Amino acid sequence: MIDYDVINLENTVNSGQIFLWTKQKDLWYGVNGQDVLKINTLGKIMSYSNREYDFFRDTDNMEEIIKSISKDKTTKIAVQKYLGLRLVRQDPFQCFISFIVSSNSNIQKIKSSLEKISIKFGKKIRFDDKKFHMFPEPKKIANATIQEIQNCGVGYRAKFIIDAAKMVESKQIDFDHLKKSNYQDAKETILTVPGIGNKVADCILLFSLDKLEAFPLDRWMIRILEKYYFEKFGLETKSITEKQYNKLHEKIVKHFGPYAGYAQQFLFKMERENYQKKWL
DNA sequence: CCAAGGCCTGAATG
DNA sequence: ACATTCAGGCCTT
Repeated sequence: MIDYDVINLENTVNSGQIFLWTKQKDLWYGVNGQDVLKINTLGKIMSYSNREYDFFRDTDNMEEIIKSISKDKTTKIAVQKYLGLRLVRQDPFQCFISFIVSSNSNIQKIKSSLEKISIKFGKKIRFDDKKFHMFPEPKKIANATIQEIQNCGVGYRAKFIIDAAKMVESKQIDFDHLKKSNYQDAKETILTVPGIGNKVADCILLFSLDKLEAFPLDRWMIRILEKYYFEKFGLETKSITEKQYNKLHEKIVKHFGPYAGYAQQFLFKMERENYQKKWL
């Protein structure tokens, strides 16, 4: 019998969705917006504020999802190998800023930049006698200077980050509204933010706004599609244009179905492990 | 519409 | 050592 509901914490934390997480003894601690989560070995979530979270999307029907996305040999292997890998439902603003920071970067640097941003602008708390900095509120980043943000090691992204935070402050970007919108509408809105293109938008939609048909196409996914799906999607380009991206996404959703985002996560995890890429 | 070039930064590679 | 390349893209020309 396959236990579809199992959660593999290690694999989930180390799958490029979240950055501000650390393991202490056998507990994982992670910054999630204005809160810090603690997960024990059984996968039970506790939080600094005692609020409850469905961080691992427990309400998703994993049996149905896995059966639905297992459309080909490659996905079947990835799903089997990384059973327990979950998509997360993280704090939208933190996710939004995190993936603006992520563009043209790598996990170690993203993590280091986000830590610096949290230390400088986030509220300091003590949880289990350990110190944490929560993720800053939008207002704090919106009111920062470019120099202050640049000092966090984000380079040219500093202006993007501040302007993006301002758009959240002014409700031009309203996460509650985006959660209720469909994928296309939500994506169109997010793409108006400078510094956010197709890939970053899809990450935000998938990891924080419940859009499971989002399928972020980064270098790795392109590599995977070329390697395992060349017959099906046929591509031969390193950088793809906006039009190609959209066309490809249509084909992908047609192939994998409405939970395509889950397929992306399994494939991405598998390929990066194959290349022994570092995580957190 | 597409292609090419530039961009902060720091770890990895030569 | 030191220079160059590359990394989970995006924007401008």
